[in-house]
Amino acid sequence: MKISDLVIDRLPLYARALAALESDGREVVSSQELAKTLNVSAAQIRKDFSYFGRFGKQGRGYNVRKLLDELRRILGLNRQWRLALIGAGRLGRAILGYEGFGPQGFRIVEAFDSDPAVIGTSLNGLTIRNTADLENVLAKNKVDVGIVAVPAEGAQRVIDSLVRCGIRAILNYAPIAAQVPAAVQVRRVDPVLALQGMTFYLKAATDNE
Amino acid sequence: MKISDLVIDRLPLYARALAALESDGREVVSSQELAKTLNVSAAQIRKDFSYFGRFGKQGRGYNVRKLLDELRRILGLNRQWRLALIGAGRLGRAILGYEGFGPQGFRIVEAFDSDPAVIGTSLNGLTIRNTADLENVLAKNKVDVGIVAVPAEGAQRVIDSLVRCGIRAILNYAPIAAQVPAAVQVRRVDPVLALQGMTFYLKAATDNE
DNA sequence: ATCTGTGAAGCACTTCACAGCG
DNA sequence: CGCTGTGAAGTGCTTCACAGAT
Repeated sequence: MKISDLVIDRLPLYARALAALESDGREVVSSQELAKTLNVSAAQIRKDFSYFGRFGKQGRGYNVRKLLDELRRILGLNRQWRLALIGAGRLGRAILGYEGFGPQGFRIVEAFDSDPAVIGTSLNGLTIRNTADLENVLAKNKVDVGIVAVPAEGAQRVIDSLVRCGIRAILNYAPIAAQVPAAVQVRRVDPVLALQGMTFYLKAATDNE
Repeated sequence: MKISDLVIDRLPLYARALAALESDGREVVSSQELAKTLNVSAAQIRKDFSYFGRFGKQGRGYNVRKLLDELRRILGLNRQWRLALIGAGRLGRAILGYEGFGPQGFRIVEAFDSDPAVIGTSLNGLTIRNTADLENVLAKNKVDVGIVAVPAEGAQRVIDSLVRCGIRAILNYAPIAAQVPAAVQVRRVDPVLALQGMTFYLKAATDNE
C-alpha cells in the first residue's frame, strides 16, 4: 500500500516530540497528549501510526521509548547519512556551520563551489572542491543527499549533475522549482516563499478575502 | 468564500516564475507552460487564479506583467514589510546577513538577543536589543512579522511575547511546534525535518513500504 | 485553432465513532 | 474505564472535460 507523502512528512514531527518527552523521562504518552503539543488531531496521529503497525496499548497509550525507536527505524534515522553541499557562498557556509545536522545523523562530507577564490580552501574541516568535478568526485564517493545552495541561475545545472550521479534526495535552498525524475525526492527550504505565503493574511485586516 | 491555505502557498511560486519570465522579456504565457516549469498541473493553476478573478485571455493565455501585478496585489507583495529577528546567534546572524529578503520587500528592522555579550553590539546596521525588552520595543515600534531564531528551549516563550505584541505572522526557525492563536500565521523553516522526511525513501531500495 | 474559466466528477486526506483490549 | 486501531463517513483538494471567448 502506498503511504501518502503527507503522512511521511508528519512522522519526523512525532519523532521530535517523542525525543523531547523521552529526555523529560516520560515513559508513556497518549495520542491526545501528542496531538495537543503538535497541533494535529489525535485521530490523525493514531491513523498515521496504524499504517506501520500497532505500537500502542489500549487503555494506556504508547511507550515513548518504543514508539520513538519504531519511528526512527521507519524513517531510517538510526543511521548516518552522507550529504554533499554545493555552493559555499554566504548561505552555504552558514549551512556548513549549522550545528543542527550532526546530532541527527546528517553529516556533510563534501563541499563544492565554482569560485576559484574559494576552491581549495578549507571550511569546517572540509576542502572545497570545484563544482565542475562534482560528478567525478561523487561517482567515487557516494553521498545520500545533495544540498543545493547556489544562486538560482546555476541551480538546475547542479541538480542535473546530482541526478546523473544517481542521487535520490535533494535539499534545495535555491529559489527555483527543481526539475527531477519522479524517483528523486526534493524538499525546498525557502524562507521568502514562506513569508510571501503569510503576507496574504496580513494585508489590511478589512479585506479578508 | 474561504480560500485554502494550499492555494495561497502556491501563489508565491507562480509570482516567482512570472517574475523570471518578465525579466526574460516574455509577454504572454499559458497555464500549460507555467505548469511545466513549476511541476503543477495546468488545471490547478487556472483554478487557483479563478478564485481571485479572470486574468487570462481565451485562446491566448496570460499577460505576464498583468498577471504578476495581480498576484503581487493579492499577496500584498507591493509593499514593504517590517520584520523583527529574535535570536542573534549563529543562525540569527546568517538570517540577518541573507540578501534574499530585501529585494522582495522584507526588511529586518529590529533584532534581539538575550546574551549580554551580544546585546548592544551592532550587526548589519542594527543594534541588538535585549529580548527581555521585546514587548516594550515592539509596542512602540510595530512590526509585521517575527522571525524566531532562538534555541528550542526559549522559543515558545518568545512566541508568546510576540503574540502579546499583537503579531500576526511568525517565521519559525526553532525546532518546536509553535502554540499560537488561530489568527496567527506560522511558517516553519526546518531543514532537519525536511531531511528526515526524505530518508524514509532512501532506506534500502528493497524495503519500499 | 487555441487556451481560459469552471461546474462536476474523481480522488485523497481527515475525522468520526465505536469495537475491542488492557 | 481509558485509549488504541480502524472501517466508514465526511470533507476538501485536484483533475476532468468542455462551453465559450478570441
